[in-house]
Amino acid sequence: MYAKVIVDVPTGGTDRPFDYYLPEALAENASKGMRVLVPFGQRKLTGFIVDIVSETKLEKVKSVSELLDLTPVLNNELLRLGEWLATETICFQITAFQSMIPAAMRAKAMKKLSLLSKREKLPMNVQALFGQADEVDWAQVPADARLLRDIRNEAEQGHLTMKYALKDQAKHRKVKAVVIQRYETPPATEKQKQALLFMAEQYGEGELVAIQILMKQAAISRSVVNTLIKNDYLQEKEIVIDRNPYTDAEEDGNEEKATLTSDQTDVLAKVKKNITQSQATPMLLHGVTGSGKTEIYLQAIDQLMEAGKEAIVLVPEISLTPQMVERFKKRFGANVAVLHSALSVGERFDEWKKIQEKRVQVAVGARSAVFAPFTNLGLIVIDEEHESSYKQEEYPRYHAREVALWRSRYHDCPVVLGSATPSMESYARAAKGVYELLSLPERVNQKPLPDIELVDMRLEMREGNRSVFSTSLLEKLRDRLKKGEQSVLFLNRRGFSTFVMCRNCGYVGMCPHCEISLTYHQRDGQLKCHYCGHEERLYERCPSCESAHIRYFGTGTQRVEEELQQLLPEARIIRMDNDTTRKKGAHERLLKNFGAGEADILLGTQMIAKGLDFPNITLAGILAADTLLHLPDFRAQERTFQLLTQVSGRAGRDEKAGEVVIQTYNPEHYAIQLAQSHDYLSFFKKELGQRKQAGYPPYYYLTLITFAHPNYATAMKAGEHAGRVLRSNLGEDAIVLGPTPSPIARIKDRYRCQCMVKYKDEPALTELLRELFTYFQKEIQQDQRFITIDRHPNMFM
DNA sequence: AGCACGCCGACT
DNA sequence: GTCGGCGTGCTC
Repeated sequence: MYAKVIVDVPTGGTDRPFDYYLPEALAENASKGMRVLVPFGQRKLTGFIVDIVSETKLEKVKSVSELLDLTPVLNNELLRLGEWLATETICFQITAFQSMIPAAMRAKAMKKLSLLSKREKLPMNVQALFGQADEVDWAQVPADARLLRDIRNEAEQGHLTMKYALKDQAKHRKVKAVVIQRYETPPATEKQKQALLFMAEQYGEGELVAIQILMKQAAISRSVVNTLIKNDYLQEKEIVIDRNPYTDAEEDGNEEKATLTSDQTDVLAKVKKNITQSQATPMLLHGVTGSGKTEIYLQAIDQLMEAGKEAIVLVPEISLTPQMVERFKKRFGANVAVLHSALSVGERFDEWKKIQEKRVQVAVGARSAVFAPFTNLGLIVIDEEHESSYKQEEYPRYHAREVALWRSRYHDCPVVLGSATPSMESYARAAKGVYELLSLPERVNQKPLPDIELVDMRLEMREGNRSVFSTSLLEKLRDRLKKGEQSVLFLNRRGFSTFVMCRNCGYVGMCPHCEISLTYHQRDGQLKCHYCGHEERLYERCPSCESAHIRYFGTGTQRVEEELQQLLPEARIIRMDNDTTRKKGAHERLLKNFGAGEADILLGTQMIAKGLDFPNITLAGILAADTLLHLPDFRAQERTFQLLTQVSGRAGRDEKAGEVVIQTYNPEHYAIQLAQSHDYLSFFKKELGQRKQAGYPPYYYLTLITFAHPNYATAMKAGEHAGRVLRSNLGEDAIVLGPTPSPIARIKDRYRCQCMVKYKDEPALTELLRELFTYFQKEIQQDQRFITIDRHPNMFM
């Protein structure tokens, strides 16, 4: 038998299966979708078996060295999905496969140089390399020509050899556990007796108990256990356990179902119908904030689980706060796997294993959870479907929504796209009848949506208020403090970060390698580039005019916190941003503290915009509503509307009515006006007109091709070539723009230019893009991609 | 991606 | 003459 293997070399020349002989011993256990170790040239590489065949056209083939899995990591469905993904997103097969499995399984073969004979026989320089060790990591061997030649000589004489080991990615977590060894003679002390008795009663003979757990349950200290081990009452062993990242979540799985409103009941019935009838129908669930979308997901999943089916629930990365996860854990207990980026590599592996081994029926997670290896899917939910984090911004540049739709067709199961502010694309599809439209126009608590006040910051400024806070917002914050109610303050930092400017000549600190202003980091007094990491010290005098009037601009959360604390000295403030949530678990802890009423005001960035559900919040404030509005992005209006609506939704979710203050310099802008009146439909119609006029989605599909090169002319020339090819091969309707310099015209000393394709129906485009990709792929410069193709880009940077 | 092969300039 | 620079092309 022969295995067709996709090897782990992401280049154009190797983006196809290679044939390997499967020795009988391996053939028995080998199957499609397993990872293998194969010889490739002079090296050994990992790869995926994509097929097993009985013949090969090749005269001589090498043999598969090793199987790396007992069961396939990619089943037939996922193998096919991977092929589709590579085709659609114009990436290499291996890249697609790797992105579908947890990082812990992306094993790389590691080369080690190993000693075969006495070290004294080796030349001095090679001996020095080994020191006292018998093996050295090949990556540690210096690239010294002389040394490399000597090593090769020694290898030819059989004194040295190359060994290949798989890099251990800390797959399983092991903990110390104990088992009863003897019980007859009672131990010396009372504590020990207690502990042993507890072991015997709770666990009996031969059963392993993790020491941590025993200590907690029997309320004994580690030293008692140690003594028992020392005196042979207990035997110490190691067991493999799942890491449990959500130790705080109550996992009883007994939370009561909520009573549904009649709107909810209707929607649920439609979802259930599509599940039971195995209809691959996409449904768009448009429900206002607080309308109880999650409860519908929960009840629909509850039913399909009883029928033995499985469900995937996707949530945006940043909102993957415990609140959503906790609700699933509370309802379904240990039947849920959680996959997101805040977990360690090992934790993610454990959660993935639970799915693969069919120990759970529900996966809740961010974008990549859409690849959860379920085999009997009954439903895929994408919550907050408009969120941009569902699009992956590196290869493979896929959108989780499109992958979900593919899988739904494969499994004949529905997809539910939920949002209070659906994306233009999705709502347009629903309006056309491509998606089934479901709506929840009212909040479950029957309360109206909160009142929104627009504050014109230009007037504030004219009236002499130079603070970040308007008089009205400050007034309302004081009022909440007095009443003991809570407030959230939202500050959007995007496009508004702290940069340094000279007030005398207008000089702005720029990165010398990228066409972008440097960001000021107060913590270490450094100016940093967010794209290449370049750092420099904050200058005391302007490098251009030598004036001392140089200062940083922009409003960081830290500065806002300081100002707020000065204005309201008695307020207890929790700040949530990248700085304060970097540590593992910090995000959860801060939210928990806020929920427990340990603070009056929650001040934060993007991450507090959604999913936050605390009954005592009665005021939401948006400090600068228009920072998003002026980004060079055709989705700027949509993003602004979505954000304002989401943040507004945080207030008044329970009994007490909520209030919202939006501070803006453009109070007359339609995105802000319509957010104020909670009028999604009018916004959709207005924005749709704009998109039609400008030729953007949902009227046109987009594909962005970016070229990056140290030489500006080379990048432009490539762009011109691509433009010519596209123009001459695409239909009349297609519009090819560019090449033009990218919005960020230089990153890491490489000039960037782009071509944009706008099209409606171009079946040949995918193939054409692949050809361009292959053509330009050869010209890889400095380990960096020369050409980047983004189907359906989110950003044009 | 590596790694070998191969074809040219500068040196023990 | 040899060593070593890096352009080119292949890896089942």
